[in-house]
Amino acid sequence: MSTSQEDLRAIALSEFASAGYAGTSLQRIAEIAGLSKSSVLYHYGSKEQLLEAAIGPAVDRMDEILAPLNANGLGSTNRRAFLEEFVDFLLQYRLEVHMFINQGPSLVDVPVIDRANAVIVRLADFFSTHTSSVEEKMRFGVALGGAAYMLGTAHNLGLDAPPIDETRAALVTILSELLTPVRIP
Amino acid sequence: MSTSQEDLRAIALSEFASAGYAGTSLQRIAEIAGLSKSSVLYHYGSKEQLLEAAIGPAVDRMDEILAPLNANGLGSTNRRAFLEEFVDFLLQYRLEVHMFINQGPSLVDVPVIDRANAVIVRLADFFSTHTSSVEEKMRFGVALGGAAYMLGTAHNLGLDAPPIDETRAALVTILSELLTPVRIP
DNA sequence: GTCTATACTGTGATAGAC
DNA sequence: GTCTATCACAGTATAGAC
Repeated sequence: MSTSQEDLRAIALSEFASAGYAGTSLQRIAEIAGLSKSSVLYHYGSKEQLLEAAIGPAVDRMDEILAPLNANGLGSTNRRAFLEEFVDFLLQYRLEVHMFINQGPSLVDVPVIDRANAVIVRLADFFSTHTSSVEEKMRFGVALGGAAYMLGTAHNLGLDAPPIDETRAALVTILSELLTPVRIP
Repeated sequence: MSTSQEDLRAIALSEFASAGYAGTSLQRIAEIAGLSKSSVLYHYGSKEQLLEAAIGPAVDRMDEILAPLNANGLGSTNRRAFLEEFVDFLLQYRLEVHMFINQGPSLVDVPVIDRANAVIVRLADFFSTHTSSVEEKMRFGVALGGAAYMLGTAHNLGLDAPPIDETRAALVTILSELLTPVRIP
């Protein structure tokens, strides 16, 4: 009774993030959900729609976070406050971010991936201007890719689910250090 | 004539890194090489053997780099010199590293992936001891995952192939900052 | 809403001619 | 060393019964 769409969405997200989109079959998702492939396709008409449902909410949320920044101009917002908001976003949508960062380039032509790419560009613009040096752009990339890696595969490095507060604090410290504009000596 | 095994290895590595191992078919590799699937399977008996050939050399090289460290103990080597050697490794094997970091968790039970995981653990031991704090372990993860992300998808962030020297210098600076043991204030 | 049955395509892999 | 032909199977997706 009532296998909810949300259950399927969560299963798909988890499998897509760990085994990859191409590496995850509808059959496997169906097995985990205790359904047949056909029943899965009843709720989501195609595998691609399942992907869209899996990461769409994260893109929407990131859009919300970025909206006020664009309206006010980049300099007027407190960088620290924004960074903490961003870290909270990363923690809440860790699987979605991990999946997009790791597999985004291989999922071109999927609409939701294009939206996500556009969001990332706006985020990059906030942290580094168009005239930024190579190092500054690399700092942003390392911060984003590094955070996504840690949040998706922490168990690989002898780190099993540390307390959320500690993870959050460490992430704020590390990203703050990485993303602070280059200091003039 | 004489499509060399090395050509096939390079094509496979490039495709595995960009489209993912599961997302890359032997058919596609064969097309790029101008061969039939069967000819590809003549040189490498299976898709998995192609994967092993693609990333094996990188694992071997990292093994070489780590060997003297384990013999001498962790503290006796100059961290800065090791960091530069590591960055050079990352630059030389960028696709292999990117592929392993991104897809390693989804490729369990492949022997070469197990070897790579073991190497990563030894590397982590060098940079952070068993008693390291959560933040220190996260620093290592962010550095590794971040570097792998940048080196595999630089074009995504408005960074098209900056001069290699500049990339190297920026990477040394950023990783050095991330991996320096926590300072006592 | 869930199922079985089915269609169609693509995949990794083998056999054997050249 | 390369090919065509073929295989067995898994993949996504659809049709239609319940």
